[in-house]
Amino acid sequence: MSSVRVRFAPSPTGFLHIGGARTALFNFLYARHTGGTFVLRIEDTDQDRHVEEAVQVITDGLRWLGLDWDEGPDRGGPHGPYFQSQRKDIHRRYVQRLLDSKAAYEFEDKERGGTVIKFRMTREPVTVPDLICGNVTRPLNDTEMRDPDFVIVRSDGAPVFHLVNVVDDIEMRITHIIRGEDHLSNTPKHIALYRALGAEPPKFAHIPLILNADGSKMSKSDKGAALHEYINAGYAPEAVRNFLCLLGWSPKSDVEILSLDQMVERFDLPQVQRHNARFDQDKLHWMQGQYMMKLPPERFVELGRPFLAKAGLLEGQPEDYVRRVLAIVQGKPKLFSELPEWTVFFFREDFPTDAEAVAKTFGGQPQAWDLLEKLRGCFARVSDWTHTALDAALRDLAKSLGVKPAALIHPCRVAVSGKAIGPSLFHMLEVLGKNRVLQRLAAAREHLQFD
RNA sequence: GCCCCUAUCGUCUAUCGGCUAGGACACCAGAUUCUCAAUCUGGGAAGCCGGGUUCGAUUCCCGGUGGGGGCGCCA
Repeated sequence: MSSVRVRFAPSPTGFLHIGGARTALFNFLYARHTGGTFVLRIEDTDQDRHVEEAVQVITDGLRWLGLDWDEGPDRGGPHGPYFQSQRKDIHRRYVQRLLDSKAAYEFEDKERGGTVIKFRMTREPVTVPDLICGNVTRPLNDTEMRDPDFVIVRSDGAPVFHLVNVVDDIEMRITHIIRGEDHLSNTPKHIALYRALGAEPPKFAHIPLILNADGSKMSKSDKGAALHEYINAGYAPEAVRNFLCLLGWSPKSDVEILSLDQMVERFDLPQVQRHNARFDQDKLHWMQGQYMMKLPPERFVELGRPFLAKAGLLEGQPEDYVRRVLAIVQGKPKLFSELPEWTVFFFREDFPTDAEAVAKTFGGQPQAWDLLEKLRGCFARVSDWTHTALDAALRDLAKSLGVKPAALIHPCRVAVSGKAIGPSLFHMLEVLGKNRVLQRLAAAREHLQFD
């Protein structure tokens, strides 16, 4: 194991931002690539929040993406506790050190009232050696020049983000801070804090931000900003992860589809983009489609089952039957949330029928009913109920009747599934089984509510 | 207001000074197909602007402009 130690330090707001998810991914990939350690630290400084569930949103989200941490909640580790709220003594100790060394001082704010502790910030420009942005030298700006020192402990005794963040990173021996570029301007403050505490600043790597499709900042209220939206919409973790890793990072080749192992192998900081990236829903959707087709069947079942269960389609269904159904619809729906509508007719007799499909297939051609009846007779004589035998039987019948196979296929599809689109007809018939198919063909006229 | 980052097809990106600027998504056209997809072939589509450096700049430097971020007793 190398000496690299990185961390993802989210605040439990009950919400995992897609940008945060990517930050976590980059940290994870860097840790795995270097053989280092990935730490998860929860920055729950705000007392009056229901952190229980909020923390779970984060841990569930990370696990969903397949990002496991080496130290953190549920796992512990040698540098805990991993909840900031449980580290108050440590923070207090460090504040005292700053006070003792005169790097910080108590300050009575006459205007607002109350006494705070302020850090004596350097007046000199500070250079941030950044692994992605290069050396960034930042002088104080006009407002900072007016009052360079900043508050590190509030009047209620609670230390602020800048302080606890730096202290925890020191204590947890973090070597590389990979975080959003929105923190770049504040990094001089952090470096000054490190110096005042006699600690070697870690390496910094500020990654570009994720923007909305129109280029505006992606904030919490924006559609598509939360990871759980993608989870609920039925995206595959593999697809989201793959898409996210390509936002602001490039493997420097034409490959687009990358397994986790390939990402880990190729990921490094110099290939991280320096400019912000817009979130391209279309590309994510395409990538999702790729995974929907190529996911191993077992994985497809694993990810699809919850959506079927939620729709109440799985009760009493044999496991093997479910697997066979999913095997033939794989690649058809683009999202797992669409799975129920693609498969209802496999699980219920009262499946919905698409009026438009019925009208189009039977509307202008009353002979379709006769053809359907003939097809039923034909199928009734098929003893080897396999898609190949059914395929052959149907084509033979079409030939002897002097019609195109399609004239039988379409009515049959609508009769057994209620819709015009679906998986390969013959595979559908095979999985549905002979009894059910013959029954549906016989009942087609009433069931399709057509006379 | 001040400070910082940034700038290649609509979008994500490749290019370590030599470019007829490559790939992917999306889009358009055709092929194929039992539906829907998928797949295949082809097409249109970019170096923000202005200076410099150089034999030569998309690539390096400066300025402008655009975009983003920061300047809290938020994180």
